[in-house]
Amino acid sequence: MVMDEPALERWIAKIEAAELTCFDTETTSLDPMAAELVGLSFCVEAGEACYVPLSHRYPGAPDQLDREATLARLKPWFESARHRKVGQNAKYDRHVLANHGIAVGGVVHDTLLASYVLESHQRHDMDSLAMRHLGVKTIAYEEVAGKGASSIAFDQVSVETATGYSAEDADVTLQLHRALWPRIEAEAGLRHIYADIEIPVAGVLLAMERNGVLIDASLLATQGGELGTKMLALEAKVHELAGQPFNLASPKQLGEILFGQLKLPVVKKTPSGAPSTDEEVLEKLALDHPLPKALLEHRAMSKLKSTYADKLPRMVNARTGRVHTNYAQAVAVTGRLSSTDPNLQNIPVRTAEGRRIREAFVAPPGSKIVSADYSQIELRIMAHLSGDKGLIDAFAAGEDIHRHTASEVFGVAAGDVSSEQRRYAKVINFGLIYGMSAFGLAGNLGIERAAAQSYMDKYFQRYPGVAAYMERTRNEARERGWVETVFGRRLWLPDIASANQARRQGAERQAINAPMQGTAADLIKLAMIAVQGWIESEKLATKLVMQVHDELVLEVPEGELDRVKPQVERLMTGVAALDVPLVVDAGVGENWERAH
DNA sequence: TAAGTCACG
DNA sequence: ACGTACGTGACTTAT
Repeated sequence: MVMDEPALERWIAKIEAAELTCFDTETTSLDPMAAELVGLSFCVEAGEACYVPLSHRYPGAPDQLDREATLARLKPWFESARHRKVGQNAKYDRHVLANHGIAVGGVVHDTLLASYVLESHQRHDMDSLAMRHLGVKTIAYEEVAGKGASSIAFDQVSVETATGYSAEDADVTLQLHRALWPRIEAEAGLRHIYADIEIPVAGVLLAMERNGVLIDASLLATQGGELGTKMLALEAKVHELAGQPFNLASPKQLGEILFGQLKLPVVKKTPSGAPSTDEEVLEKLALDHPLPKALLEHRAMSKLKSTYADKLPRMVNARTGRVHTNYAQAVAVTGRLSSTDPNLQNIPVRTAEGRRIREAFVAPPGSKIVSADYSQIELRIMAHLSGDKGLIDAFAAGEDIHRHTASEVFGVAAGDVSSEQRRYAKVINFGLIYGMSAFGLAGNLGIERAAAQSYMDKYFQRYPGVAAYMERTRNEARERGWVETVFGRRLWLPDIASANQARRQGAERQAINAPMQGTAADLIKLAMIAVQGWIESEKLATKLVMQVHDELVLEVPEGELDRVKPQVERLMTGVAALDVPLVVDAGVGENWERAH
């Protein structure tokens, strides 16, 4: 427990001399942009760590080192790239220190990312890691701060309790690093993914999260009002059709109306056995009764209003006036990112009403939104991985790939492909990426299973390289228990040898899908590192503001547009040389919708 | 907290 | 006979 300046100086001497230091922060909030520092812990040697309480506030709390003075003293060490650091999810701690004006440098390791690279399908929280890799049961956060309504903020925790907890975290994190890093270092592919992709991209995500994105809250308020009015009318109409009022948002009450009152047929059941009222079911029922259609419209409006129009303005940070999402780097097993609080990776786009939400993602005066997305990225990766000549040639020639597939599967000249044939081919192509079955394809196209099977047979006849690749991938997954991306990301499939057929087949579909989805994730992460590196080296005011799996969104001052747009395209397409060209479509607009 | 539903790539 | 396309996160109801 570091309570005075001499003790602090003794620890500063240790961390300045150390080859690698683990550090951890304790804070007032889980929201990284709002969190304030309560204390710091450090560890340079297993079994020996310190806690520096800075702003514990409770009746009888001891005098602590002055927070701002201590941070000023530590700032050069934190900002130095020469002083190498490790953390557990250091992106969070870097946010906290950035909130106090410190730009942490030299974070060369992160145990969250190490665990993710080694076994993305496992849990990566520190308590789980400590148990799994060290056989140690650590003090849980809940044990010191409680949980739920009765929990207390960390600054209310006694400095004694906090010291045991926080110093242990720093110690255990360093020990975890020593257990995990050698396993990564020993495998060239894993080392590449960790050192050249995950560690650097964490810094890019930190910058993007802090950049935030500007939202036109008044536009969303207008839209929310309009949606509310439409919902009221639809609700009245549905109640009228039902002959009684009920809660439209309750699947249980809706089921009683549809299947009890109106005696409409049960199309399918939910996993728990209740009659389903999902979109597919309501579309079917809509052929026989007007109520389901009105309800579908109500659901669409309700989703837009509550999840987007009403919620996004509430997520605007009071200090910055912008929305700051959190990108989770160790959640999706395939290597993708996920986005939370708010999720900016599921903003509507498929319907005209939904797309209006995107009009509220704006650039400030004098700037524009640039959106750049990879075209058909996963199909291109399938062509590369399979080496299928027909597919590679089609991409090399810059052909419309769905038209090409339709021409092969239906045996007509590319120029004679009908729009329905192209639509079928598009569904087939998506299905391939997901490791589809004839059953799944049939359901999706609304055709007989035998017909779906014949399309698939035809496809694999025309693209034999793809058929061979899929077979090879399934076999490899069974033999090794894992598959990998082009760049060496390893994806484990614990269910691949399951005695349960459904689980095993599920794992086989994952084996097909994961290398494609995972390689796409690797590519865009490499592109993000290249783009952010270029922005910084050129000292541009352009900001990366969002990533949506195959798309990067930037906020670009008008004076930088002529340089940024073509260079982002170049960096994204040039990030790797696959056996097919990478193609990027980029657009500019005053908002996200117009940039598409 | 689970279940159902629906938004995205 | 069974189950059936991959990966996510948020909101609402019900318990």
